[in-house]
Amino acid sequence: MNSKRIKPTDSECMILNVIWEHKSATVREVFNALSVEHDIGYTTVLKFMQIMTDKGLLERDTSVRPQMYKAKEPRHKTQKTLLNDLIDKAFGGSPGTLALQALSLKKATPEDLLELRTMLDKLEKSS
Amino acid sequence: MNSKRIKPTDSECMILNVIWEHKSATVREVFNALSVEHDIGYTTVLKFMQIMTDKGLLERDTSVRPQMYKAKEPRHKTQKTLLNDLIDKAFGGSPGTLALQALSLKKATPEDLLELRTMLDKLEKSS
DNA sequence: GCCCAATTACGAAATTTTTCGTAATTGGGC
DNA sequence: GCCCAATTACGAAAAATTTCGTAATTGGGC
Repeated sequence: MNSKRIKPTDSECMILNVIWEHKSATVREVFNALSVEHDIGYTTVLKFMQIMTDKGLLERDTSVRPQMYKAKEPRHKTQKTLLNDLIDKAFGGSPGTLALQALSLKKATPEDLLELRTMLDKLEKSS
Repeated sequence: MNSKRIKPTDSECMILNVIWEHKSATVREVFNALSVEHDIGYTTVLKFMQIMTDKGLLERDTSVRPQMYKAKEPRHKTQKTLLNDLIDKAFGGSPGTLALQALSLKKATPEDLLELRTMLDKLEKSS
């Protein structure tokens, strides 16, 4: 079994977001994207990406220059990892409670609600 | 404005869970609850709870002995803090996407689904 | 082939989190 | 009032995360 998927830290998520968006990216691309909002140095980003590669969060292609990095796992899988973690950590293992609270956060769009209803229909039919 | 609510770390959540369950608890109660599953020392738990008190995650009553600790924020508020954080961190700010994925984790009970549907009805009516 | 700017590697400091040993304090029982 | 076991305080080490300066490498242009 895929025993232990690694949970990225907050900073690592920040970097992953950029890379998922770009499909794959160089250090400079990630740095450019992040430095708009964050006060962070180029080598800091580089170091993060190197560490993340060691951890198995990223993969890099050293055959090109500058080196290209891409995420080892697709976004939705990492999201699932983080969700499962949060569900266990703070919602007593109940995804329903989490979903419920997420909605009451009142930032969900009508489209979200519709999609959710469809999902609900599907789930109830299959039970 | 409740400007910056503090996000507990994973270990802190572990402790908060016990305290929420008990309404309020002593260090020994928390330790007893945790040591069943975790290999952790008494003074480690104590130190955590002291630090958490400093951070404002817990409040303690020093007038009794042993001292009683309780959570500064109710469970659902902390859950909301953690959810908002995760939504921003990994779901591009969309609670709907998060809720959807949480459900597809296929651990949601029929009761969860029913409750969710009710919530959905309520939300759609008010929009 | 050499030089330069960009990229990458290395190492280490600063911070935060996690852990616990040991010392000090406390309150109840004798 | 004194002693003891339990509780609490203190300090510090260990581990993980975050940060970046500086050195080494690289590849393209001249």
